[in-house]
Amino acid sequence: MAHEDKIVEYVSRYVSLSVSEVAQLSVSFKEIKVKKRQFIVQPNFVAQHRYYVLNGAFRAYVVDDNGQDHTIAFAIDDWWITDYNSYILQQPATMFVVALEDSAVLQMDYKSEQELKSSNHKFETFFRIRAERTAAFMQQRIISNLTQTAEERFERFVEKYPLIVQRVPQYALASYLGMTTEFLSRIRNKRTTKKS
Amino acid sequence: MAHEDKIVEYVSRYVSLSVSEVAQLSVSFKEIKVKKRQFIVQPNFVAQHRYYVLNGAFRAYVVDDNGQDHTIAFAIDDWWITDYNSYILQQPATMFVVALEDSAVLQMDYKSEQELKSSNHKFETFFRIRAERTAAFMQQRIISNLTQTAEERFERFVEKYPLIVQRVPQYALASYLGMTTEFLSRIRNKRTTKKS
DNA sequence: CGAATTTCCTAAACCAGATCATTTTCTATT
DNA sequence: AATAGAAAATGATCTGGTTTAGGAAATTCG
Repeated sequence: MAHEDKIVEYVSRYVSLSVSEVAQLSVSFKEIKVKKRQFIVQPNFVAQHRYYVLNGAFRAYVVDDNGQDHTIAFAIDDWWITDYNSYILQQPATMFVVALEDSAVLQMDYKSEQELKSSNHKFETFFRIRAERTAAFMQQRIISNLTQTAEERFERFVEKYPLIVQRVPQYALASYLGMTTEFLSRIRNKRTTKKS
Repeated sequence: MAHEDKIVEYVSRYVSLSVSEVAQLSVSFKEIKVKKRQFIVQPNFVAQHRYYVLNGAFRAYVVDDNGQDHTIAFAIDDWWITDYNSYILQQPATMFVVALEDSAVLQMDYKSEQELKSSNHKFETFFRIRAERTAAFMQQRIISNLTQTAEERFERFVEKYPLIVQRVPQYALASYLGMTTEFLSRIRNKRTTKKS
């Protein structure tokens, strides 16, 4: 499948597109190569794009007053990423989004997205569903953070996203799950010794 | 302002409505009175409605395996509430939603919402914006939980939502902020003695 | 290749916040 | 205004997870 078509396939999971709509969608995205450690979003700049990951891995994080970073989101193949607050509300970003591997993404810019949504009810529907799913996903994470212990959060994450666990550095996963890398190391160690 | 018109005013903040659209919107909502301690969403039943609060106060919470409850959301006048995951994905709810006071709400049911959205691009836009704001709000909460101490979370909450602090019981606020009611009590006490 | 830099792991002291137990204050209802 | 029940406060103790510090392994890059 050509790269430009992956996004068509993605959107088609939610709304069925005519030939002309497919064309309109395709031209709204631009393929970009991103090198490992390169930033695609930085604090204090308004996030102008949202990104659909063709292949690679990304991490979005904030740095707190004590200089510690906290991972807000991951994205690998077929996921989306940006500083959501910044992009949606067109406010200065508070997050970094960085490539964890050499990657390829499709870049959608804010204006094109607005045009897509206002020109065609179907695209509006697509982005509405995306936003709903995003909210539902985030609510699950809030519940998980409130109700589960560090160990349970890790176990659940491994079950749900084994591919991500394999691909991201441990310090990034620890800070996503709201614990230190030392503690995650302890959990992992306990688990593997238990099994043997 | 008549109760049925409050929702028109609300939706009009995001999209401008014609006379016929106003009519269509109004009939999609039903006004309901809810007594204090009455539940409007319960676990294992699919949430059939979302609720716009005309006046009153609500609390959404989950009960974990140890029997402890965790507040997921509050809603007072002019806010929305339901079990979002259940309503959006039409899956069995995991949350309770209960009235903290005698209240009045406008009830939107799932089917009517779908019809509204598919019949008219404007309503689709409205719900898309709602979902985006919800996601942005939740992301802020995730960041706050990851980066701030219990005390900082409380201080921030007081600044942002002073009206809610005054209206909800302390144990509910503590469980929303991810701490015990005892600990919140200590924080509050420390604060007031510091000031005098 | 080999040096430098990241990443990962271990261990022990330490602390923010939880738990437990009891008392005090608030709120409803009769 | 009396009684009961729920909510909030307070003190004592405990613990899950952090901090600090160090070393081992893996990646990166000249």
